[in-house]
Amino acid sequence: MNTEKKVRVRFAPSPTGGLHLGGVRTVLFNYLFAKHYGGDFILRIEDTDQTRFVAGAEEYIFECLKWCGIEPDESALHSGPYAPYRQSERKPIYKGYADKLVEAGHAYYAFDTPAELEEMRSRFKTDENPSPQYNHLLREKMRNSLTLGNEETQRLLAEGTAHVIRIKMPVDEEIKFTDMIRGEVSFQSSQTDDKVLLKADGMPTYHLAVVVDDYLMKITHAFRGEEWLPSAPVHVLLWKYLFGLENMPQWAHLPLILKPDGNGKLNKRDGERLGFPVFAMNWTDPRTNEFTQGFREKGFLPGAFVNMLALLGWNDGTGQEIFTLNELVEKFSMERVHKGGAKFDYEKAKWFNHEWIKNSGAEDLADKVVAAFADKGISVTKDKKLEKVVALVKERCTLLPDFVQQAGFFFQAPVEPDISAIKPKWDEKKQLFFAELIRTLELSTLWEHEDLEKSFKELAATQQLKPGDLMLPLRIMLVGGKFGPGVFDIAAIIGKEETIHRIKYVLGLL
RNA sequence: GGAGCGUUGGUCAAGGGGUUAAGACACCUCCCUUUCACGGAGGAAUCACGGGUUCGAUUCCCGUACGCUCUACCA
Repeated sequence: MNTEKKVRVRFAPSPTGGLHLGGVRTVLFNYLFAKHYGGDFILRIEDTDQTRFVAGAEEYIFECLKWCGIEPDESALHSGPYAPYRQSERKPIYKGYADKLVEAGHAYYAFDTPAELEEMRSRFKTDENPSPQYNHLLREKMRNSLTLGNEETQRLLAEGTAHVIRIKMPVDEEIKFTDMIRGEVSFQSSQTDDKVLLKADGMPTYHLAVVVDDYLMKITHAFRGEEWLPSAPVHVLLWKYLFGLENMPQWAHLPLILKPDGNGKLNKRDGERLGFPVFAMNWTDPRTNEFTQGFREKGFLPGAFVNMLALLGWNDGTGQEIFTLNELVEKFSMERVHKGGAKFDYEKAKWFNHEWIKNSGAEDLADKVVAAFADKGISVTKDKKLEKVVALVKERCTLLPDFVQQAGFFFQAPVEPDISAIKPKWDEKKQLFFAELIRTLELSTLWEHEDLEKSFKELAATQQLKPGDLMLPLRIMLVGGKFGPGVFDIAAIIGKEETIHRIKYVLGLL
């Protein structure tokens, strides 16, 4: 690794929609790596495809990072010494580099229209070669500065004929580089096509832009998904031609996050189909109104989300699974990232959140619980009572909205208590017991859970009833169902008046 | 079709020449708990296959199979 230079990494999303798991994990690994080495994390918006502009997508990305607790050191919002950080605003920069490549003979002008390209593909398509490439063989048959000659090329250029600039891939050259995760990777230049570098609209393609910007922004380590591996030789060549291989960042191609069932990259349809979020936060596509669920709104804690993502393809080798962001920064290393893709397991994701909820203090959880109630139209205030309740039920909550179910009865009497759970075994003796219990409670001045349990059991003993047969009815009266913390804890918190009220109410239904 | 990358229990995975092949999730059984959870104890792998190298291969090498990714003037 290049230790003399300050580590600088970048996440370079294309703002075309919501950020999914894989994207967030790429951000995370970038961030963890940079911070581990005390380096900078840059967010660069790759919006060179003007036809794919989606309103709100960029803001969404920033909000996701914020929610995850990941703050870029430089970005379109934070600015910095290498601004602008939006490629569309850097448009004038790229052409010069493309021209330079043409002059050096490493790239050429191509005048083929989209229709001509399509025609070429269908003409050369065979069973053996289902997708013909614009490569060192086919470029001889196309309309470009290689086949047209200098005079004709100049004439077309002067006339303003639409054209692109393509890289001229060497005919037979081995291109290799060392990937931080995979080790040495090599390619034959003849296997890669002459990728377009500069589009007809003057915008660079990803291939040119990524190399130019990584150079200009002094990026030292470049991490991206494994799907980029096949085009890596183009980038390596561009580095060689433009800025020197010795200045090229270290690459790491991250393993993919796969569908839980079957195979293939996880996508938002899988989430919809299998019932779990795939995006970090809710996202509605402004063009289609298509809605995709997010982890945040589903009730995940950002720490849990980040923790879960980090462990998808990485581990510290000790068996530890719960990490805070700071711990991850401290422990992370690219060498311990897995090579193979990982199937996403929503059950495990929920386990992480459950662990995080259990480990969180009631005070820290309170605001989020208030919000979860508010989402269901129930207003609760953040006070000592709420904190007690949260502490009592948090181990039963996997997702934030679970608090509404698990703690709702502390604030609202059960609307439809599950009478059927006790009715079959209900009898006169029990009826009498509870009537007497009400009288006892009304007289009681002590209201701690121990006091309540004691008087309850004493009363049961005097009536020669087993406390066990009476606990469930009491629970149904106070909670409404067969769940929740200890009944006397509940009675202690909801108070005398409410406890008596609920007992009376259910007694009336039996 | 081609190229590249990958392959340890259902899933995430540790380990990387000699191990009883960790741990976690999920699942099942039991314990704890007069509810539900939490917690605890158990339960599953001839390390894709075939050849090498080696005294010995899950671990190294070569094949094969399978899977994935890419194969756009998208990223």
